[in-house]
Amino acid sequence: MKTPVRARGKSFVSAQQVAERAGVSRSAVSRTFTDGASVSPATRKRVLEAAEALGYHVNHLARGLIHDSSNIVCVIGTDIATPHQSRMIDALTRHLQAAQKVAMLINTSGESAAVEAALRQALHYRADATIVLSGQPAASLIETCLNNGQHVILVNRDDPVPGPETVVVTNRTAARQAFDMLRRAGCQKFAVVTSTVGTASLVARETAFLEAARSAQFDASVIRLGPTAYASGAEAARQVLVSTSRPDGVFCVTDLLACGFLDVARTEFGLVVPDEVCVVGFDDIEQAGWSSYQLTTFRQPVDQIADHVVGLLHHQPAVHTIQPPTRFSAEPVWRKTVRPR
Amino acid sequence: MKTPVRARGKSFVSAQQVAERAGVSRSAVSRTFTDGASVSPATRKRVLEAAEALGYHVNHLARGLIHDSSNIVCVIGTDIATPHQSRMIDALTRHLQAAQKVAMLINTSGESAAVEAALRQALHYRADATIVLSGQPAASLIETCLNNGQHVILVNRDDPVPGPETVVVTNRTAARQAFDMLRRAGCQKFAVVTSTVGTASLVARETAFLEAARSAQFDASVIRLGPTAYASGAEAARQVLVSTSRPDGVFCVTDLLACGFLDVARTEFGLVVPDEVCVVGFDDIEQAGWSSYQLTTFRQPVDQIADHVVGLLHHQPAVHTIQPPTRFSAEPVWRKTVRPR
DNA sequence: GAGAATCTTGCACGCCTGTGCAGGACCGTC
DNA sequence: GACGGTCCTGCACAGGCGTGCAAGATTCTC
Repeated sequence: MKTPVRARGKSFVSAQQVAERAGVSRSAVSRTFTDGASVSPATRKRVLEAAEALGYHVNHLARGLIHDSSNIVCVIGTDIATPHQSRMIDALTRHLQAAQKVAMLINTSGESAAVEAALRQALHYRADATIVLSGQPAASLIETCLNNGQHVILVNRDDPVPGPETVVVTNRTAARQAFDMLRRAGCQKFAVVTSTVGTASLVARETAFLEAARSAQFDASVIRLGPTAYASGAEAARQVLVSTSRPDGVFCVTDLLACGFLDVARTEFGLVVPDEVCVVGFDDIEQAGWSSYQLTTFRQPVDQIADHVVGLLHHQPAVHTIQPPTRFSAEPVWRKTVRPR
Repeated sequence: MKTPVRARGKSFVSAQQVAERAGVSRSAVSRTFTDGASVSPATRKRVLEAAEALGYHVNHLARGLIHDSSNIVCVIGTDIATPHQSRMIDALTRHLQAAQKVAMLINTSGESAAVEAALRQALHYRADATIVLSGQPAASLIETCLNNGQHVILVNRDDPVPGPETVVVTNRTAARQAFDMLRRAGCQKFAVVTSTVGTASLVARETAFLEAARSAQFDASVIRLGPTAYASGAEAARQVLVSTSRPDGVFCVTDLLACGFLDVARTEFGLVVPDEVCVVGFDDIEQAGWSSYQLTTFRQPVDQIADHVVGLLHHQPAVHTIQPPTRFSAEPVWRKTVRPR
């Protein structure tokens, strides 16, 4: 007796069963579902009817076993519940789906051992590519992907290793522009609010702002606290606004920090924005546009980035070459937390 | 010699190659990576060394071809950039990873044809289960999953079809409680703000609130506008607050709506909350706790839900039975948009 | 030291698909 | 009617893996 172990009743249908029902060979079934294969209209019709009746779908696991492409793309992200990250994931998954790919999402926020296991897990599915969203996933994870021959795409990171392609936003230009905006608004005392998370983008924004201030003969202080979150921005405001010589021009490297900073400045210190203190953020998350904030900030072209990243999947990159990053410009969005000049 | 030979950029390393290098049969390699298989310590060691040197990992595609379990779980969500949804996905992916599963994320926000294609795509990977997050994915999608013998888990939905398991939050109880809170705060004229999206949860909250009002001999109006978003809440406020007999007790079926409503009430109408108008939300998104809002709302126990859902994956459900939903209670979070009694 | 018991190991098959190859059916032409 | 050409179709193999089975190796028992 050759009957498969279909006893559990609800197992999946295979091409073999469709072939038997349609009275053709399994090859005919396979060709019916393969683009450009040669099948006569008559058999094609019979196969399709049998497939429909049995509820057959080709098994992508087996198909991926043969082709070198599994159509799976691995997306690695930290803090994925954050407004900016979730918007990025939203855009990415939409574009991936439009390109007939499917996203495996790896959340690197958890315990690092579990993360490593999950990544390993995903890699073993022979993903076509791995997209690493900004954040602090250790460089060793990227190394792992590269060693497995993965096509790696880095977003808003700055790892000068050969292999991966990189997409970044013009952090430094924007940060310099942020200083100019504050300077022209008449600010005299500057501060940059950032977190203890040393992400490449965040560091770039911080240092570029400081350099701009220095080269304009101004001093600027740095407040570096906790994670890149609302609470850190709030705490930063509490620490820096008590001083008698408080800053009047503040650059928060993230909108989330800026929201926290603004709330404390207004609620706990009764400051009027932008009259007494000007604030510039970064990312242009949805909340920046809410009327409680009306935050002047820089927009990350999330949709364009996602589109470009997915486009990158088509051509295999040259290995062992340091790829120059593709840059997308972060444009200022003028709202109401900086005085117009 | 420690350099991975993957440099050729060719295909992945197979168990065959490891076997040759280790001087054993392919079976020995397979058994080395299979729990509970019988391998002598000596050969196991040689296999592991060869695997390490070659950078070998078992191919989960092939493994999933044999076992009936692929360890892939399909997560379907709408509006995944939303604070509540993204937090749900964050929790789910973390718990899935801890359970050695990996998440395939399907974004159903896009064009419906593309969505159908993406879901079909994911199904073909023989996912162990499909988790449907609240939203309006058509019931036909769920039908498709069920027909394919999928283990379907519905979160905050209310489809009375046999097969799927369901997890919900106590929407009706919470909505009644919301009415009580507003009533005890002395409100006289009630309104519920909702969207044109007829999600089961949203409808349940709305109707339960209206019933509670009616049975207490109060009238309550309904403002139903656009998508479930900040802008809709804002627009609702604009429409309802112009009237001379404006409501003073408002239940927004979502925190996002509540934030929009609050901002317009304060900014455009100069109303003082909670003195002139009380507002209750639902979800307890992060922004509800920000000092600009301090929104009184109901907390969805996201982490508990995720934990329970992942636990559900272990036992195969009885098919063709309508499963009674598992209920998680949404507890009130008192902040400052409702007067204390 | 012989036989029994246990542990290892390789062989071969199966999972589900795509595809080169060769043979067969069919058509048109002379 | 023969023949060359085109179009289908089935066979058989490949792809990477898990596993039952039986043979070989090792250990144990008396």
